[in-house]
Parts: sequence; C-alpha cells; structure tokens
Amino acid sequence: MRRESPHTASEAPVGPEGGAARKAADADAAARDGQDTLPLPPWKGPAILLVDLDAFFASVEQLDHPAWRGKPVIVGGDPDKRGVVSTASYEARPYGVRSAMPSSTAYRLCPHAIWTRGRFDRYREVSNEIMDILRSETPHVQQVSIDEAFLDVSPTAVNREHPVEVARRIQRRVEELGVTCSIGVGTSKTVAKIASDMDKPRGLTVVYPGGERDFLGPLPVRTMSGIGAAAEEKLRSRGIRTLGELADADEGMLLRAFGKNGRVMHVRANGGDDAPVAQDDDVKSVSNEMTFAVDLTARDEVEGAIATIAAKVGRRLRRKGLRGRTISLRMRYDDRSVRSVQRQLAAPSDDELAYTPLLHRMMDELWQPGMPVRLIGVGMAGFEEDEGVQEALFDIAKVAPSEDDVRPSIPDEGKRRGLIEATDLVKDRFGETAVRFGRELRGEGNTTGSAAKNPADYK
DNA sequence: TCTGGGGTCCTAGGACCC
DNA sequence: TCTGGGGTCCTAGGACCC
Repeated sequence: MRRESPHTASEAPVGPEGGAARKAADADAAARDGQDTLPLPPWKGPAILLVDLDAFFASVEQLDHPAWRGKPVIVGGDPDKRGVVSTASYEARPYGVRSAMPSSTAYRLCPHAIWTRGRFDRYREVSNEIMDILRSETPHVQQVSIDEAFLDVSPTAVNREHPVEVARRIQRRVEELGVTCSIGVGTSKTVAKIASDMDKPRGLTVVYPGGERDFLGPLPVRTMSGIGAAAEEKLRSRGIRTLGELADADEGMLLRAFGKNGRVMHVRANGGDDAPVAQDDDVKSVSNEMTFAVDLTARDEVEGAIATIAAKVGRRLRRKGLRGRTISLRMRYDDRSVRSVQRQLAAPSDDELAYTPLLHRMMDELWQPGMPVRLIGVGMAGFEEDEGVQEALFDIAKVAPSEDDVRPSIPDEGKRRGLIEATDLVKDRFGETAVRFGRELRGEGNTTGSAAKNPADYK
C-alpha cells in the first residue's frame, strides 16, 4: 500500500533521505537579494533539469513591445477563423484564457486582450539564444521544443557543483535576456518535468533523491507525460487515478492494457525512469497543414490547396537540405473524421513539381464527393542520409516505372532545379505569395489563418 | 460563433522473402 | 506437400506532446 500524507512541492523543504519535494524559490529569492542561504543538502546520483520558458511567445511579445507589459496578451489564430490560442500571457490567465482554447472562446473571456498572430522567426531567435546559454552550462542538453529543454547536470568527479546552484544561475542568465523560466530538478526526466510545472512562472522546484514516490504519489495520472485523455480514461476504468495507484498497480495488468507502454508508465510512476538526456536532433518528417475558414467542396479547390501546401513543404525541405521518400496526404472532413494515405517515391525528392501530381492521384483515394473538406495536410518523411542523396538521384533510372512513379512536370532535371531555385530566391526576398505555379493558384482565398497569410512565420 | 499546426512514436495487419 | 514462423517493409490510424 501507499503511504499517506504525501509531501507536495509546495510544502516546506524536507531532508534528502525522507524527502519529498523542496521548493527552492525562497532560497532563490534570498540568493538574489545577496543574502546567505542555508547550505544545500548533498545531491547523490543523477540530476536532471527541465527548463521551461514561461508563457514564452507572449513574453517575447511583451519584451519587444514595452507598452504590452503588464497587460493581457494572446498569441493565437483569429477568433473568427477557427483559430486557437497558442500562448496567453499571465495577465490573460485570470480570465480563464488557456493554450489550445478556441480563439473565439478566449475572445469572449477577455475581449480587451492584445491579440497577435505571432512571429515565429523571432521566437526561434530568442529560443536559440537561450539554448546557447543552456549548452554553455553543459553539453548534455536535449531540446524538447522551442521553449523546453532537459539538461543532465549530474555531479561528477570533475564538476561537483550542486544541481540547484546550476538551476539558479540558469534562471538568472535567462532573465537577463528579458524572459523568465521555471525549472524542475529531479533524478529523472519524468520527475524534473512534473516538478517544473508545479510552480510557474519563475519557479524552482526540487525533488531530492529518494523523494520521488512521495512527490509523484498524490498527483493525477494525467500529470505524467505520455498519459493523455485516452490512457487516463482507461486507467480510471481500472480504478487508477493517481500516480501512486499507478505505481502500486499490477504490471501484468498494465502490460495487457497498454502494451509495452504499460511497463514504461509503471516504472516512471515508481520514480525509476532512467531515460537518458539525449541529443537527437535529426528531423524525421516535415509537414504543413491548412485548416480552411470555410470548408472546401469543389474538387479543383482541393487540388489547388494541395499544390499550395505541397509547395510550402518543398520549400522547407530545400531550405533544410532534406529529400524524402515517403509522401503523405491527410484530409479532415466536415465531421472531423480524418483519412490519410502515404506512398513511397521512386526516389527521394524535395521538389513539389515532381511530387504534386502524385499527391493529386492520392487525393482520388480520399476524395468523397459532397464531403466538405476542413483541413488538408501534406507531409514528407523517410529522409536519406546525406551521402545517399546524390546516389539515389541516379537510381531513378533503375526503378521500374509504375502508376505511382514521380512524373516530373518539367522533364529536364537541371532546368527544373533551376526554376525551383530561382523561385525560392524570389520568395526569400518578397515573401511566399510573390511566386506561384499555375496549379497553386486555384483555391486561394479560402485558405485561412496565419499559415495561409503569413507562411514565413511558420518555418 | 468551439476545438490549430508541427511534430514523434506505436500498433496492427498485409505483403513478401527466406 | 497443405502449411510454420521470423524478419522487414509498408500502410492507415491513433495517442500524445508543445
């Protein structure tokens, strides 16, 4: 059975051995005031930090627009065009505005908020500066997203610095850039991640070695990364609501219910997560989606939209120097159902002029006359290693032609590349709408939201 | 005037080969 | 001779994350 009276992160610090969570914000504040702080309890074993930037997009907007500071700021899609909230500043949250909420709802809750669709290049820029700070602290940095990263700061024979000291310094250095972060410190990624969420913004929550089970036990299962709505419901139906109950559950049952993820959940709930902080920055897929302000019903509109999105994907592939072999098409309909198809190309490609005709044939498999199309997505995956790319190009000739073969609309490979590169240059200088190929033009005007109007923001 | 966009990973079934 | 099983690739769908 689980013990009762669990400690949570908001309670008073406890010792390292019996210990649960230690909230270090007070000590942190004291340190900022230049006061002496109590010596930190020693740290034994692995130490993982999760650094999470607070309301990041909104904070960057407030940094760049001093007049917006102290006011509710919402970064998100248009309220009247099926947009959702990307980030709400802390001033907007008391009104109930949350990430992923439909913008229309957010507008109702907080009509006087400052609304912006976002400048993702700028967010990327600030994010890169912060990631540089993190990498200057340790090479063991795993960037999870634009605003989150794990760091392994386990004390070693060479570097004996206490993990909490590192965390405090990171907070100070990040704040010098004009934004803030919250940090969780623990012996595993699971614990660090959950701890980082306990106290925001500007929180520093520490779970000392040995305190994992007491810290996790009372929390709802949904708190843990990897458990979403579906798993939560499945667990609930088996009488499991907290991570403590999950930790004590029968592993065989979890295995039957969740496959190998069941074992992972069980181990993590017991504080036994030993997943390493790993740098794996290889991109595995590149895709773009577009939700239409008004559903598309005409076939040629859908074809036109596919061409436009395919061009966006192609351009991103070329910018990244990637050529993919697996192309996919996704459609969401009127009733929110989703269908998708994928195909293997005869040779890896980054050229929409080559693969768009195939996408149009794939569309035939998804096309349901009379069924309004709400969203279209195009994705490329199956990237080759750098060495393989050139070789693969020459392999085109060896592959037997088939129905789904890539049929270039401009047969001469050299001319086609020249044309593509020229248009990329123009788009770089004058924006995405400056140049369109014939197929792309149709269906334009129905496309919605930030992605359609300002594609450069979504790189 | 409900519910975006860009990703990763897993599963399950079928094809195909040995 | 009617019949196994492992490995791998491919495909569609779905859960989940920020």
